[in-house]
Amino acid sequence: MDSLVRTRIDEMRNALLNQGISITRRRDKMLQALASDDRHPSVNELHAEVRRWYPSTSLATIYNTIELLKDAGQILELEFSGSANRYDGRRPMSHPHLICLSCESIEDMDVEEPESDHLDRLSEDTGYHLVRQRTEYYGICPDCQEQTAAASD
Amino acid sequence: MDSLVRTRIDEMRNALLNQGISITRRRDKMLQALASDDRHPSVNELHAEVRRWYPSTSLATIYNTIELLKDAGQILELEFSGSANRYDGRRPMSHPHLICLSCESIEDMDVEEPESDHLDRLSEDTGYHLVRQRTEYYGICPDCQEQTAAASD
DNA sequence: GTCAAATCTGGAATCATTCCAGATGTTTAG
DNA sequence: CTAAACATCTGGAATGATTCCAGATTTGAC
Repeated sequence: MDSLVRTRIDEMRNALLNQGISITRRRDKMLQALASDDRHPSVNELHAEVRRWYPSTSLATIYNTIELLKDAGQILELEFSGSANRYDGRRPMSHPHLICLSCESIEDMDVEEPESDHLDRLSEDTGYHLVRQRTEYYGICPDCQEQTAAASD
Repeated sequence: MDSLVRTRIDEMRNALLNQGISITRRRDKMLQALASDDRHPSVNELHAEVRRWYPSTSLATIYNTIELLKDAGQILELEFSGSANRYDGRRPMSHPHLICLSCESIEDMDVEEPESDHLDRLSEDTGYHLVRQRTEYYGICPDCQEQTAAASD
C-alpha cells in the first residue's frame, strides 16, 4: 500500500482517537476506502466497499462515520441536490475540483496551495467569519469528449 | 421599481421568448420575484411570492419555470443536499457567494469580474471542456456574529 | 366560438438522508 | 469469569426536496 495512503489513514485514526472515538473494524475499513480511493466516493460506494469485508454493515453506519469524520475535520463533503453527496477523505482541507457533467467523475484540481491566510483576509474584507470555501469547475472531461467524438463518427 | 430590475426582467423575458416560451402571468410574477429579490430565494419562497398574486399556483409550476430558466441560461442554481436549492436570477453568470452557516443567508460577493477567458484558459490547462464554475465561502455573517456576542452578555 | 397546443394542478413516486428503538458487541469493576 | 454500563450497529420508518404524471384549465389561431 502507498505510504501516503498509510499516513493518511493514521492521521484519520488519530484524529478520531483524540476525540475519544474508537476505531471499530467497520470504521477502519471505511478509513482505508476513503484514503485510497481518489474518485470521491458516494455513501453507496463506501457502503459497498465496507460490505465486501463486513456484509452486515448497514447504511446508517456509513452515514454515522461520515458524521464523525466531519466533526473531526477529516473529510470534505461535496454536496449535490440532485444526486448523492461525494466525499474526499484524502485531502480534507478545501481545494478545487473538476466535475464532469457527463460521467459525474470528480477530480482534484492541481493548484498551488492558497496562501494560508486567504480566508482570514477575505474575512477582514467581508466582515464574515469565514471557515471554509468551495470551488468547483463543471464541464466535460477528456474521456467523455473522446466518446462523444467517437460516437459521431 | 429599480431600472436595473426592469432591465433584468426584460432580459429574462426575451431569453424565454427567443426559445419560443410564452410569458404567462405566473411566469411573469416569478421573473419579477427573481429579479428583485437579492436574497437568493428558495423554491418555497418563490412559490409563496407567486401565490400572493395567483393563489392556486402549484409548486410544480415553480419547478417548471426554474427548469425553463436554467435551459435559457437565465438563472444560477445553488445546490445543497441538506436543504432546498437557492436561486440567483439577478446575475445568471457564475460568481462567488458568501453563505452564512448560521442563518443560511446568501450574499453575492463583490469581486472584480473574472477575465472572460478564465474558463477557456483553465480548459486548456486541464483538458476539460469547462462551462461553469462555483465558488462559495462559508462562515458566520456579521449579523449572526453580533447576535452571538449579545447573547453571551 | 371551436379546436389544438401549451400550461397548470394536485397528488403520487423517488431518492438521499436522518431518526429511532431494539439488538449486538466491548469494556470495566468486582 | 460475570455482570453491569456503555458504545456501536442494524433495519426500517420518517422526512423533505424534487420529479413525474394524468387529467383539468387556459391560451391562441382560425
